[in-house]
Formats: sequence, C-alpha cells, structure tokens
Amino acid sequence: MPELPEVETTRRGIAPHVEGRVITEVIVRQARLRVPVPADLVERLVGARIGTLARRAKYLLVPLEGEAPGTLLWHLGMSGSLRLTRLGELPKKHDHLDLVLGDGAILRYHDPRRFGFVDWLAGSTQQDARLARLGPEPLSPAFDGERLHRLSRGRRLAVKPFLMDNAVVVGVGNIYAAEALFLAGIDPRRAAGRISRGRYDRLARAVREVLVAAITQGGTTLRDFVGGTGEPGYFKQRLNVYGRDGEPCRRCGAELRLVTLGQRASVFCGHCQT
DNA sequence: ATATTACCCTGGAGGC
DNA sequence: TGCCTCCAGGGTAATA
Repeated sequence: MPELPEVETTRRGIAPHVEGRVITEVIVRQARLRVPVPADLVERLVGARIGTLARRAKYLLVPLEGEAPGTLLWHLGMSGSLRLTRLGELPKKHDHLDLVLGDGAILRYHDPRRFGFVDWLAGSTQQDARLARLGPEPLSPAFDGERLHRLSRGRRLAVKPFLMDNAVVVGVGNIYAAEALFLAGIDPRRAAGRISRGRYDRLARAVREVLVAAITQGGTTLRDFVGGTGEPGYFKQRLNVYGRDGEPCRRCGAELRLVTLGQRASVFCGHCQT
C-alpha cells in the first residue's frame, strides 16, 4: 500500500532509469482507472523526453519535454506500483500501462484495485485543483506544531482524521497517522481543537520521525521492488499499533484497542495514549 | 462552515 | 471445495 514513503522511494528508484529518456511507445491495456486514462495520452507522450521526477504528497510528477510540454500526474492509489522491466517481458494481470523507453526499458504500471490513475496536465501543475489545495509536505518547515494547533482551533473532529486531512498536511495516511499518534502519546479519538500547542509540537515531530524511518526502510525494499522481485511489508516489523489490535502494547503491555474514526480502523493504546 | 457518508475496485481472509 | 461477506486503502463528491 503506497503511502508517502513508498511513493518517494519509487521516485528515487526509477528516476535514474527514466530521466532524460525518450518515450517511444505507450501501451494502455486498461484505461478505466480511478480517473480514466486520457484518450490522447498516447499521442501526447510518444516522442516526449522525461524530465526530472518530482513528488507532491502521494502524487508522482513526471515532466515531459518536447513539442507539447506537460506533466504526468500519477497516483498509485492503494495497490499501485511502478517497476522497470524490459522489452519482451510479458505483462501480468493488472499491468495496465507501459511506457516504453528508447533504450528498451519499460516503466510498467501495475494496480489490482485500480484506485490509482495517470492524468495529463498541459499547463502549470499549480493550476490543477488536486494539487492547488494541498497543505504542506510533512517533511518541510511549513509543517509544525504551530500549524496543527492553529488549524485545529474550534474543530471537534477527532485528531486522527484531522491529521489525515490533506489540507492540513499531506501524505499522512491511516498507517502513519496511527503510528505518529502512538509516538506522541495522543488518544486518536480526542477532539483536534482540544489538544495543546505542546502536544501538537510533539505530534509534528512524531509524524516526521515515522515518515523518515519508513522512507529509510522503503528504500531497502524498493531496490527489490524496482528490480521486480520484492513485495510489500517493508515497514511492518516497525509498526507499534497499526494492525495490532488485541496484541500487547510494546511500551506498557496493555491490550491495544480498535475503534473506527472517519470510517478508518484506528488502533491505539488506552494506557499510553491520552 | 464543519462533519459524516458513499463510492470507486479487487483480492485476501474468515465463516459456513 | 466453494460461496458469501467483510475489510483494506486515498481522495473526491455528495449529503447532513
């Protein structure tokens, strides 16, 4: 499940193999993704040169240089992955899209649940509504306890869905929201507006800590992943609460509890998180 | 305005 | 063994 760390490690993993290459062929096997693959995608891409890859939130941005410059906006959804393969390597089930590059490499998109998408942006990426309304990157200076405190005043929403709101901060999904709240010792059910500045400072640090740790782990997995042999599970052994309901808290031994917040399973320690 | 819910989709897990 | 239901996930739109 691609969270921000996996999108980032995907970007780092594929960048050296795709940047500067020319797209010679585009194969669309399944156009019905979360957003339909644009009908003119193939003609726009063939002949274009790939620029420097970027990431914004969980979006991968692929700039394309050529007669009609633009940017691919790529989201891996929940089950999507990108890997490099070679001409002659037969596609497997759910391999929806291939970008064939001039040197015979193929950037192949795989997504069983099709929650991801590839879209084409002709103009500035900032003009796209999906990007324009995003909050700051969690690893940037613009994200801190002061921001969390300020935006949460008067909000009765539980702090966990508040933290997962992309207008507040991007890239914090269900897994890392739960983990950060555990590290910060905050009960995920607590109303966002009733948490002190000091506790938000600690939460912002916890978000950074867990994402940086996961990116480090994801990097290891990605080498295999990009090479085509690896599978998810990269950060699993480090999780304190996510997916561990009923098991003992690693800090105090109390049985971890499961509640639903904003339609999302939320595991926490009723003793360590207040 | 904020808060909540439904929906897109498939596969894996668990119950029977 | 197979059928059934439920759940997972991010983001957007619709509704309360």
